[in-house]
Amino acid sequence: MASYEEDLRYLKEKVDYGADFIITRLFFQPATFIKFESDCRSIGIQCRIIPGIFPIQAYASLKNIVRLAKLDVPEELLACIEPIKYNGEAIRNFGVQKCVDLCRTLLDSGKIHGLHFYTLNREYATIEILRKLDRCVRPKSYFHRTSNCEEFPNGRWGLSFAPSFGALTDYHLFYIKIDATRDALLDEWGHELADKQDVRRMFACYIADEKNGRVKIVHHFPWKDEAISPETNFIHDHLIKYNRKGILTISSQPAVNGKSSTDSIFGRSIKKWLCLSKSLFRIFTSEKKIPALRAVLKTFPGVNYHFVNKSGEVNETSTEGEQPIALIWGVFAENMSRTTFLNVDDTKAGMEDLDKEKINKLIQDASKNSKFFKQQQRREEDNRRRIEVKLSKIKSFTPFQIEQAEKSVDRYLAQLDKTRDLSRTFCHIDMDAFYAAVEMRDNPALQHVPMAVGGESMLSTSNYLARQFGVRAAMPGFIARHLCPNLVIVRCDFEKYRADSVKVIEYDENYGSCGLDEAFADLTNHLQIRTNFSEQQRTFPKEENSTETITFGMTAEEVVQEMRHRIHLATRLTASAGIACNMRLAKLCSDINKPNGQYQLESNVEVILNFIRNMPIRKIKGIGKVTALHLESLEIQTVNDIYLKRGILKLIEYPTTFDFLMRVSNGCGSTTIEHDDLQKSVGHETTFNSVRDSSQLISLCRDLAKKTVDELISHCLLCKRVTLKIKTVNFENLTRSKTLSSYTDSLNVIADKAVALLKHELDQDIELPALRLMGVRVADLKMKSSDLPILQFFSKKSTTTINENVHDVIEDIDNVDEDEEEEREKDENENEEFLSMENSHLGGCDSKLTHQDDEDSNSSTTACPVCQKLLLGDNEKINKHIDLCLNGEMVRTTIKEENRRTSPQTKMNKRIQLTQSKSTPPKKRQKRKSDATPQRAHGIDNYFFKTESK
DNA sequence: GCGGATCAC
DNA sequence: CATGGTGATCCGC
Repeated sequence: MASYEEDLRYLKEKVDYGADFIITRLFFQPATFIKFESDCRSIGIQCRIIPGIFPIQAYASLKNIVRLAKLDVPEELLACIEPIKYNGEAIRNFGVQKCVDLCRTLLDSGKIHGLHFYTLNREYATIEILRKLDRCVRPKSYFHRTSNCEEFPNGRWGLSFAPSFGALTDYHLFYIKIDATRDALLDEWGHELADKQDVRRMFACYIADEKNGRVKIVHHFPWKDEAISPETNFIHDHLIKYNRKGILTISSQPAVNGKSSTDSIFGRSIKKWLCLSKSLFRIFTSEKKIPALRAVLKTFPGVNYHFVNKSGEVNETSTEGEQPIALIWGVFAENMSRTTFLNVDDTKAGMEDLDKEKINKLIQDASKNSKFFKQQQRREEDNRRRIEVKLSKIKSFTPFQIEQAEKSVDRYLAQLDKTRDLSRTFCHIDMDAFYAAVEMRDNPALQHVPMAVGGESMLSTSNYLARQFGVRAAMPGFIARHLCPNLVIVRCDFEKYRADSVKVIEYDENYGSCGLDEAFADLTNHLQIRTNFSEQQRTFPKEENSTETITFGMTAEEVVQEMRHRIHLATRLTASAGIACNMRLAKLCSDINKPNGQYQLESNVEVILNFIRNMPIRKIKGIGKVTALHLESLEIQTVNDIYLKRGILKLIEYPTTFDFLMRVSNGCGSTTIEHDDLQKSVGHETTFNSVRDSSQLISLCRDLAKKTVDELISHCLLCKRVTLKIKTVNFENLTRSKTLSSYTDSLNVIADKAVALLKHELDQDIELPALRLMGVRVADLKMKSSDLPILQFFSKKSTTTINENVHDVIEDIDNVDEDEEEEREKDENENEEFLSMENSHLGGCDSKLTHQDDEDSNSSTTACPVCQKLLLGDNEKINKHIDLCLNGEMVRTTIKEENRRTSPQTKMNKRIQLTQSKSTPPKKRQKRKSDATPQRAHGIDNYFFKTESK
């Protein structure tokens, strides 16, 4: 055989003879093509060179092709494929993913202007690949693209509201590629397919285009990801009838007796021929129905049938042996053509994309009636009832009432609009598949196997190979193994991950992180300072230990690129990021070009509103599975729907929830990074195999108390409240807590109290089922005062002093734009006015302050602990905690004042804490609730109160 | 103050 | 066979 060099020479000759372009053979690695391309160029070939792309679609065809083409398959590719060679679906998904990566690399190289696909007459994979490639250049479709990348999928596994049929729908969503998000599909198909009737109704709805008993029309179907073809209209009524009776049709065609092939409904070609087809139904039904079906069908000699079940035990046809049956055929002038056959052997017809065995397995799993599922069912019932109540409440409102409500909401929104702050630049950084990425980096062998991080009972995350099998975060390990028997599960090692956790202190010393893999930073200051940066300060090695360098510019976009680059330099891990004017938006943005990408949202009201308009509500931090379900029962699916339903929401939601929703719909979000100075509780809990024995439980309780107290002491904290948490084997949760007479860190006191709570439950309820979980938690925490000699400054300056002086301070220090500020101040004052009315029932800062003052005359406690943090950071970062009881302006200015005097002290305090708390970082975590959870009953109700009371 | 529910990660 | 741990918030009572 000719050598590579010879081949190239011949190729050059062909081109010289006039070839217009070159299409390459198939290849597996981008480098192969890149080298070929550059070799061609180097010998003077100038025509277009188009890479020939071969999507791996099946193990057998790969083997064949490779043999015929005398190709070498890269080892690592084989290593991936071998374990899954009998899993057709997995191979196809893997092939698509590989190909997408290959194409993306080639396209990114800038050396090609097109792709040539070897489809081998199977369009599925190619279409899928093109769709995915298209996604990566069009932000529009990011919902779907990111659905594979999400670290935590929408909805916790454990909260799935899909009881008996649930697992089936869940797994479908992983296995079958449908261009809709998982939650959107659950909406259509029902979060609660409770019984056979529900299933039948869903099938019928798909055909009938009717409402699914809920709010949406079923327009996707696992077996057919496209609209029903118009020809179905001819048998539409029959199909609905069948499905309602439990004959579930998955594909069908009407009889056609000689329509033109160009017919807009029945035609299949632009060439002229006559199209004929037999009527056909493919159905799912119960085996029990077979005798009846058989009896009926026998009376129609013109009808052929084929019954088959999963195992193949049932395999019955109306024809003798394996006789093919023509289903569609065309008549050309000269001949018959285009005939497809329903082959007796072909159990896959119309189901190429289904892994039947797996799904059957899943149906089995789903019907297993585990205690867990039963509990889910109970919860679901509960929620359904609550939704019913809500809906009937809505019915009781008159249109006039709703209209009125809308009007007042509009006034509020106008108000809210004025508080919009577009001046800052936030970024949200999110590490891609963080734990899995760390493990793969540290053990490269894991890169080529499906792998997940976590334990047998719960996975934290998975690598992309495992995701091909549907293995993802928040899935129990044992279920993941069902999906992917070769899955490698690596145990979590949080200490290790901590070393690689996101730190962006150089860009914002006040940055906040939530978890190890996420961080928010306010880049506003950095962007200003950066204008003075020398080029050298903005220059970094291109790669680790490389002499090549890369320099980043001044824009936010480039700063974030620099951050991600430096994260990669430091950890060899990739991160995604979002840039926007507030944290809520930044977080949403970081999801858009994930993985390893970033997205900046322009700080422009119109752009922002446009951006959030179509955001599914479930994407919003703070809207979980249940809230989403409730909102969806009000026909709210997207952020824009929130706005549309504002009147009703105002009437039925809690003020805080309502306010939160309005902020979301308005694109508002927090522009201050909050830090919890002091944790509010510490505790430990553990799950175990069913235990009923009292003494065993009590000893466990003591262990947990010990662990908790150890932690308490290590952080120099005292507590005043002990909470016991238990979960029965039926997954029923119970918490019992007791407030102690005084603050303590005594193990005896705390453990005894926990045990007492436990004993009380055991004694009180003889019937109490065995337990599967126990936890001990302590709350109402306070620093041991001896360890906290600082911070007197603030509690001395108690709220009264501040209140009196506030206006002086404002006028003194704040030199902002007059007009706007005046307006703003007025609003804020109005808000405060009504806020004060609310404070009593909100249990806001006021009450806490008094409480603590009473409690501790020493005044060494953090009277308003938030301020401690604020002193370190940007003056404008107001903690909402204080915001609840104090007017925003006032806090800002007061803190400005205090900052000058006491900043060094607080820093020292921080250091003391650091040294005191073991090797682990101080218990100084960012508030979980972040910006998405409302902190106070903001304007809205107060505002309404005002307007209505006048 | 307490207990249940919800949420994030 | 089998569905996590930690910490927080909000609401009703």
